[in-house]
Amino acid sequence: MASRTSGLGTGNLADPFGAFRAQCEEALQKGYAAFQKKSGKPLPEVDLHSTLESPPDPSFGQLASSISFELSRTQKTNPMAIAKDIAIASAHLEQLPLVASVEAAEPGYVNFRVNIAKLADLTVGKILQEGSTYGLLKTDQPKRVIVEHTSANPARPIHIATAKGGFFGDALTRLLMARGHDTKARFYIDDAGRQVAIMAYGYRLLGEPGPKEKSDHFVGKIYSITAALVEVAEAKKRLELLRKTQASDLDMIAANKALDEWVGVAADLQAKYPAEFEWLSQAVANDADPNVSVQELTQKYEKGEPATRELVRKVTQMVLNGHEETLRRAFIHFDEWDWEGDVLWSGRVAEVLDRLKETGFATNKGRSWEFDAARVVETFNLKEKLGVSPSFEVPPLTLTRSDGTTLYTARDIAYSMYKFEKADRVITVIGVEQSIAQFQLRVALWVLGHKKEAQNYYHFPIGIVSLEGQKMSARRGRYVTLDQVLDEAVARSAAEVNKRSADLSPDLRKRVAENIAISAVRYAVLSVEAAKSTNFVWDRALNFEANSAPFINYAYTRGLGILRKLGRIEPATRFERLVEPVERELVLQLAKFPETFATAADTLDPTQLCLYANVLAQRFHEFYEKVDISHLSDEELKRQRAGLVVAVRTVLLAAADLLGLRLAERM
RNA sequence: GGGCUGGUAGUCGAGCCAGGACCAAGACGGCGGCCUGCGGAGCCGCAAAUCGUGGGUUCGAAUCCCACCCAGCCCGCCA
Repeated sequence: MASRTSGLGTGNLADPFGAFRAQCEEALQKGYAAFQKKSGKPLPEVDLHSTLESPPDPSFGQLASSISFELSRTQKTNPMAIAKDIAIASAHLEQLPLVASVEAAEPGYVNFRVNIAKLADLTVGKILQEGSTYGLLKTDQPKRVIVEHTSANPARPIHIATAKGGFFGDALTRLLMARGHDTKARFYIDDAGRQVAIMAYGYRLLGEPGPKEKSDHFVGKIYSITAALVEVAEAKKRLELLRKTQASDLDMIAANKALDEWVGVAADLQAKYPAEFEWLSQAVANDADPNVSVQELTQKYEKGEPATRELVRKVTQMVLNGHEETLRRAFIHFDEWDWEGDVLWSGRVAEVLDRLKETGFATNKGRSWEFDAARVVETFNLKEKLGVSPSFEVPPLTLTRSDGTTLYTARDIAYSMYKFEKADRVITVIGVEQSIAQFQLRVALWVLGHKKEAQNYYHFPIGIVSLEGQKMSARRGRYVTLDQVLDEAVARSAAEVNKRSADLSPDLRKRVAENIAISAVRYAVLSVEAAKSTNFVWDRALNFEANSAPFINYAYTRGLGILRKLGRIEPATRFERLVEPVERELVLQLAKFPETFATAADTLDPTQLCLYANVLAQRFHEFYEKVDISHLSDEELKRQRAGLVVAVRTVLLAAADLLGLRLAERM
């Protein structure tokens, strides 16, 4: 096998397009050297690699250099003349078999045409030889990486904004792992926050019932109702206080508005869940001060008081059971689940607080503690060192409440240090709205002496997902759950599958519908840049015509259809006859998989891979329509084309796998 | 008020970081074609874009710089 790929020249042959690129660069190097000699003048060093780009049309070849434009400036010659000189001098291609020709083209490009026969032979041969590992170029700097993502608040079902983080986090994990990094996905359970305390409070008031439906939905309902009732009580209390102290009109108006809003939310919930609402509102009304009760729960839980601990863990675990079920169904995998409570009880948070106080950058404000991040940033010039713009706003970070309990970001500092005990690089996938808190966290790491960690901590921001133009809000009960979306998607794809593939067994049809639907939802999310805000619209999210996942799956299915029809045939060993235009485009796309994969992994950009898979499917559909395979009498060509189909199938599967899509064999 | 992110056809969205053939990918929607040889969730074609606005840098700007406008988000003893 090794001898078969010999004679293809320099470059990494596991990366066919990269090898072609390397050979073009070499040719260009020769051309440039000759041009330098000829001109007699000293010429600047040019980064030849960066002048090579993909031309817009195949008639210009497959790579082109814009070097002549750059040189024309210093040479005072027109670019076309330079391009001609370089092209002629570059055209000694004996050692560069993947380059078919070098030509100058108006207005001054140096165009490189690929030897498609050689490239096809190399690419398809490699893919068939390496199978599912083709293109998964390993990094030469493997790191231990933790991707923390999803980390849905365990007080309600996972909604689609959280799920967006889950899909990206999961794809990043797969990408980095394939790239050769020792990568683990972790879910951070925020069991010590106020939302969970409210949930536990309501759950206890109801007498700690067992779930009557999917457990996260059941408990989430209790949480939403309790939160609304507690907020209404709190808002009323505040309003009264303001009246007594004769506060400004502005404050009164704001307080009134807040009360109105929560009364409205409560009314909605009452209409939706009358029985639970009735019971809880009675119970909350009997409590002299619901907020104090919630506060007590938080305090006791931080201290690890046994009864509270048992209550909170019990109800949180119920929600998590629901989360796990949803995540499993959505193909989102975790290696570890970390409880915030454990971080707290281990003493890590207290230690972080103590050490921050020792630095002198934490000050006592009233009875709470505040971290003066801005002063740290200024003192150590951290904006530059941590890579944010000079104008980036750095407000102070409140670490503890005046009752001594800790706040989320303070606990998160301790947790991030915990993550760094197990990793060289930490990626936290969380909403863009947390940019400031995430930066404050890095500043804290720095001032605590973890400079390298502060630099290797990466916030992967997820853009806002809104619902009919409004931000989703679990507290306000305004959200769409991932379960709802998956159910609806499966229902729609099942209807299609039943219509199109009535011959399949009901069991198989069900599995196919599930794979298509869930892959479609994942693809819809992953194919749009993570940081972009999106408006969730049911019809668009579930429109399979507009979604590329079924399109990609269909290419895969069609490929299998051809191979099934061919039956067992003798495999080809050469692929040099795949030179039709549609074959050339298909081979080129296959040849580009390794570099696409490496870039996607290194730049943390799964979206690029989505686009790649879409284009590959597109090229395959074009190929499918244009050329024959099973009807060929030319047996050798038939075998070579069959090999190409196998190669496409292999790469589609590999790309899908990196994105967490499951391709159905029939659909 | 300040900060962050974004603004590309009717709609959604690549390209921007690493400026080049951009008279700008792809998709939805619109219009018109293609099933008596591999499954039409497909293929082929047409129409549709002041690349938010105005300056600047450059041989060359959707891409870099500056100003402004618009939208979303953040600036909490929530997360």
